[in-house]
Amino acid sequence: MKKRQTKSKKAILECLQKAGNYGLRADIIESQLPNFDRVTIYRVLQSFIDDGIIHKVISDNGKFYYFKCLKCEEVHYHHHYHFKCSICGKVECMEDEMEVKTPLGYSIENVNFWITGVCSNCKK
Amino acid sequence: MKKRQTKSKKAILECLQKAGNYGLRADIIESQLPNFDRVTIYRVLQSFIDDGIIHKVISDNGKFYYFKCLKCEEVHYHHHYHFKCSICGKVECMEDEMEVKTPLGYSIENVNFWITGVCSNCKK
DNA sequence: CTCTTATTGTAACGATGTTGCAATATTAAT
DNA sequence: ATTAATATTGCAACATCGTTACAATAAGAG
Repeated sequence: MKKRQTKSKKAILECLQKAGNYGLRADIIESQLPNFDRVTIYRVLQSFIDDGIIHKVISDNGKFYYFKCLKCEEVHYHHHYHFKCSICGKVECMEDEMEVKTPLGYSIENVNFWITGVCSNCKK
Repeated sequence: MKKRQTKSKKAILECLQKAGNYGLRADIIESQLPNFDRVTIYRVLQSFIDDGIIHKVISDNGKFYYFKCLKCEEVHYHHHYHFKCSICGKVECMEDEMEVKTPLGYSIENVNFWITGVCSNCKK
């Protein structure tokens, strides 16, 4: 069960690292790495998630984005959100902490916070 | 282009109203109303959204939930979240306001806030 | 170099949601 | 009540995203 170092893992991780705080969808990674099969990409991404190397977020239109966020080098448990700019289309992992006040008796295991709007680059 | 009153609309709206603050997936509505075609259900739900009668939220596993939230009789623009209990599986529309502080230059158009955890009913 | 087995590619599947089109049903007009 | 216009429906077929099964390949330990 010991993990192995492979070309696909190296290439996919590189893609995500180059994207920085911006997330990538599986199909974007696929188009950037035409040598690797779709299935391989999905499996490698899942193994990264299992290892806690990357994180995955569901977008408001039902597609997953994967992040090797630069700001998240150390594993972080805080409640941050992801921002999709409706103009440039980029999806950014934001470091702002979200304050969540659940009613009495509710406990939180996991969050998925998504915001769509206009980023500062596209705002004129 | 004038909308018509139909049996499917009546039945689907009733389903959602009975669910109260809890959301339903299309496939759940489908199983509750076996007389209507899948496609009809999707189209009716979309027309309700267009009319602003219901709202739709993406879950963290990529499926949409539809709400005719009792607390949202009047259209509301505040940033609320939805809570899925990992024990009972219910998805609840919460009225708590989420405080969002976006960086300078970012503007918000839309939000999708999802929290998974344990609800007060299931907490012992 | 050899062996074990983690990883890959192919193919095929599954779940969710959408589109085209002819048939049906609702509503307004007569 | 009849009729006409057209919104709505059901069927079939498609599209996308992600998963599973299984045989072939390749990483890395000895």
